[in-house]
Amino acid sequence: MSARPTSKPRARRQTPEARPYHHGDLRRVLIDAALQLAAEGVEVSVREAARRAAVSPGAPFRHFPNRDALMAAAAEEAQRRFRTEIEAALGEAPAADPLGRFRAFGIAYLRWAMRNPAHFEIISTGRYFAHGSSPELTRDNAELIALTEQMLADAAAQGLLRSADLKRIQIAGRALVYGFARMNLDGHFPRWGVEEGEIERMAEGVIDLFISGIARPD
Amino acid sequence: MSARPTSKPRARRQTPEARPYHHGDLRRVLIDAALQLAAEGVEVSVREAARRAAVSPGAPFRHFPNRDALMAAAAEEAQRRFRTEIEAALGEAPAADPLGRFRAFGIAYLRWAMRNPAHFEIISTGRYFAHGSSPELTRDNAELIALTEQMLADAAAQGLLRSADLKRIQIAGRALVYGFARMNLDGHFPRWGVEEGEIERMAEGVIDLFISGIARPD
DNA sequence: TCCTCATGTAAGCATCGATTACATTTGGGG
DNA sequence: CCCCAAATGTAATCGATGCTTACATGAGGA
Repeated sequence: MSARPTSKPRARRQTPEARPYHHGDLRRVLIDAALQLAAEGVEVSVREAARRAAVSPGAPFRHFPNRDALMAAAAEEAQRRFRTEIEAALGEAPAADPLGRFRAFGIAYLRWAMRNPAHFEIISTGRYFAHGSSPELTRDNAELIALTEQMLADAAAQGLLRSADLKRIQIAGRALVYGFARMNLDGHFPRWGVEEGEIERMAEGVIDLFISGIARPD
Repeated sequence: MSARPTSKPRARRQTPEARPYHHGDLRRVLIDAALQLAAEGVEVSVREAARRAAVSPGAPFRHFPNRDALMAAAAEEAQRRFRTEIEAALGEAPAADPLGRFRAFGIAYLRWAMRNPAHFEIISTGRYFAHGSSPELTRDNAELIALTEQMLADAAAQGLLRSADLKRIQIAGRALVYGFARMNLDGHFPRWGVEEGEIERMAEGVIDLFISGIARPD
């Protein structure tokens, strides 16, 4: 079947097990390995990721200029998963109820962070794509931020808020939710007397407290 | 340089500069070096700390069983400084005004975190003394936590709070303040549209927003 | 079929944390 | 006052890591 150079022939597809070279998808394989390592609580090293991909220690550097680039790519992937989850949750929240959407957003955020702590960490650590490292991710992130802005603007337009300083509310809400997620990540909850099984309920409680704090009493 | 003048000036107390062996205060010197490295934004390594102390790479391990122990000690020292600052701020806040104390606490917390980000990080990262590594530090921390509890209990006793769920308020407040500090640490503020010079003011705003949210309207 | 380039390998460098055997300093007891 | 034992620091070394360079190979286009 090598006779047909011009047309699209020959899916000479090898079985995946049979190919020694990853051939371009090593990149993806390495990213998955990095995410898996993180999820296992293991310190992510380039060599270990290579090991999981059954590839030489130098191979990853064909696809990533350095370790941080690999971590950044892993963070991008994690952020993608995070975002799809958020959007799914938001898809079920009626647009007519901006504070309800705000709440749904916060709860989805914390649920994901509680259940994927290692992935949440590499997303948020900021060591990897703090500035403009990944345009796609920067845009992705900006869209999520814009979403929260929109929800607050809608709420304000409906007269649901006690304060008109939307930016302050936005930052406070984000700090609340991020801080809660990081308290979990950084192992603070035991010393604050929050038991393991109590955390997700506390997450909801904290969000509700915040929302009732910014909402205009009717 | 082994020409040792056997009849050394008998001064039991040598000037600190003149002694080749640190003699027990290497420990302190290494801790300071670690804190200084962190403050400079340099990755803290045992070797570099040893280098700053003008001592061999193996010397630190006479004083710390491993790197984490050094970091834990550095974290202890940072926490000590943090705590003195908090207590100073609280010393000026009248006991009769629990919400005012709460506010002063939060503002002192954030001011210190904004101005000593690297030290704040090694305090909070939790990698070092998450569980019971340092009894002293655990107790120290528990006292600060108890302080917030007391302030909220006082506020509740004076009927200043809208909600009776003090634990929820406590965790929310802590998450808010911790999240704000970490947003700064992790470089999130640029993408949330908070300028450098605006951060401390925003910190106050966010705390005031929170307090006005939990306070009973009079 | 052959050639080229992307992909992976092999080997090596520097750094780091950590351990071990050895040297030196110090302070207290004879 | 001296000497010795413990405390402290040194030197050499190990294994792991990030990263680079020189080389091998295999896949797909001409």
